[in-house]
Amino acid sequence: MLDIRYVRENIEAVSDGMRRRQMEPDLAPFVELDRRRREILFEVENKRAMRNKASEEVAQMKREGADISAITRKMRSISGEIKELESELSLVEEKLEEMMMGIPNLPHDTVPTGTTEEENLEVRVWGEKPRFDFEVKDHTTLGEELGILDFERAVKITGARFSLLKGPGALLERALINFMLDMHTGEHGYTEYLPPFMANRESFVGTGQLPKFEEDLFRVSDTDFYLVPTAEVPLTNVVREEILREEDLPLKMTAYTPCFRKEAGSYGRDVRGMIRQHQFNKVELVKITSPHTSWDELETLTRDAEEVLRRLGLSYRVVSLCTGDLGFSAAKTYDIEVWVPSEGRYREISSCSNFTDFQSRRAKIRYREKESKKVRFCHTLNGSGLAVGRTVVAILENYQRKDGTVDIPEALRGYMGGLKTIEPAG
RNA sequence: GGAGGGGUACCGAAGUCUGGCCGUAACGGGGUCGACUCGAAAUCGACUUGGCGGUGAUGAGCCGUCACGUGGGUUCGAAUCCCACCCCCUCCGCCA
Repeated sequence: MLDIRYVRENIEAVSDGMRRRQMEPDLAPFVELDRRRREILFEVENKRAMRNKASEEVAQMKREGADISAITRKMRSISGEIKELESELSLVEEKLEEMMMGIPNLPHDTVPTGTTEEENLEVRVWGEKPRFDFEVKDHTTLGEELGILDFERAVKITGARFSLLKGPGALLERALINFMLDMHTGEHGYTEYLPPFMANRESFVGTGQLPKFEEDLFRVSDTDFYLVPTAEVPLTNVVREEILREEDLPLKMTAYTPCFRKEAGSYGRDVRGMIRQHQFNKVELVKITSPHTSWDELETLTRDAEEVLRRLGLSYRVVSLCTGDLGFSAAKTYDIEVWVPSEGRYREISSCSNFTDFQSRRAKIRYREKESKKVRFCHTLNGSGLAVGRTVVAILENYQRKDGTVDIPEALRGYMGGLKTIEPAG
């Protein structure tokens, strides 16, 4: 959510930002509602002041044993008026809130303007794409032939868009989780969390998934809980409604969680394999920073995520999302895309964003400035570090050999009991 | 699942029965600043919640208003009375 005062005084800048995102802004209703709100507020507060004063008088008169019937009769009608104004006020505020919730974050100046992912800006490329002197197999074929991936049985157990890992496949997934967590906690200074995999409505509103994107979420029936689509939700909400000390910032948190997404509206896309699943594992990075450092922190957070791919020797590139591809709550996002040989293209494996004060205003995450003692909103950032399932995909495909076996990247072998190669189960 | 107790500031806690100088809010602790001290401890003193609106320069300050778990209701007036919901704790039952 943007600052309502900022919107009030910068209608044009907000409209420009929305236009850059290919939206058609119409803020006239906002201006009118905002004006109306302050008008009612003025009136209702004046009447409340009268009531408060009268209330004191009545108490005084009663102590003196005076007759209070005249004043109470008058106050009865004032109270009625207050009640009417209050109900109108809450109606106006509800609509205003709804409108504010519908305004996306303003894209940062450095975000390229564009409509589709075609216009994302390539920032850097790392590593050599592997060259194969044989026909490459995709991860689905490789995994099934090696007996480590079983989609048929996953369908039997649950349904489409679920996967079943087995033997060295399951071990690979688990090794990656540990590898990533160890790197981020041991080398990059993040604190590890193991949060709940469900969160309540307030948490989802805090990070912006609700109310707008309910159709993407799995809701646990008979409860107010939703399955987390990313650890961003529980991690960012760790400090919801808290006032932090400036000297404690930035907070750097990491967590492994499974992620649950309905993937509504992606029917027919990536139906084969484990690229797009209803449940996948992810190690997430979250930072809570002061506004002064968040842009630097976005750069280092992205580097922290990239480092995982470098150690694994997987070729990737970093793109800066254009305004048309930028998420609702983000001011700027870098996607890290890993090379997928069977598709001959890069595929998103991490998304690193600065949400500035957009989430923290919704979630009331604030800090007290050391000098001025003023309370201000933090900036929140997050990024995948990395999506584990897609990392498995990348390893299987990039490290495949002609005979269908797959080498384990050296950095990972210590996490897999020294295993160097995945071979077909005998 | 059953029974009981509770939710007030940074923490603890009084106030609720009997509605009104009880809301920045008693009392205790913590924190910050200052005094004393070579320094520290002890002691003494002062200050320590946020939201919204107005004014002002988007500063300081000032004025008003809201918030005693949440939402309603009663009343001239609600932390206090009534209703609904949420959460926490203890005991019993069940349980990895």
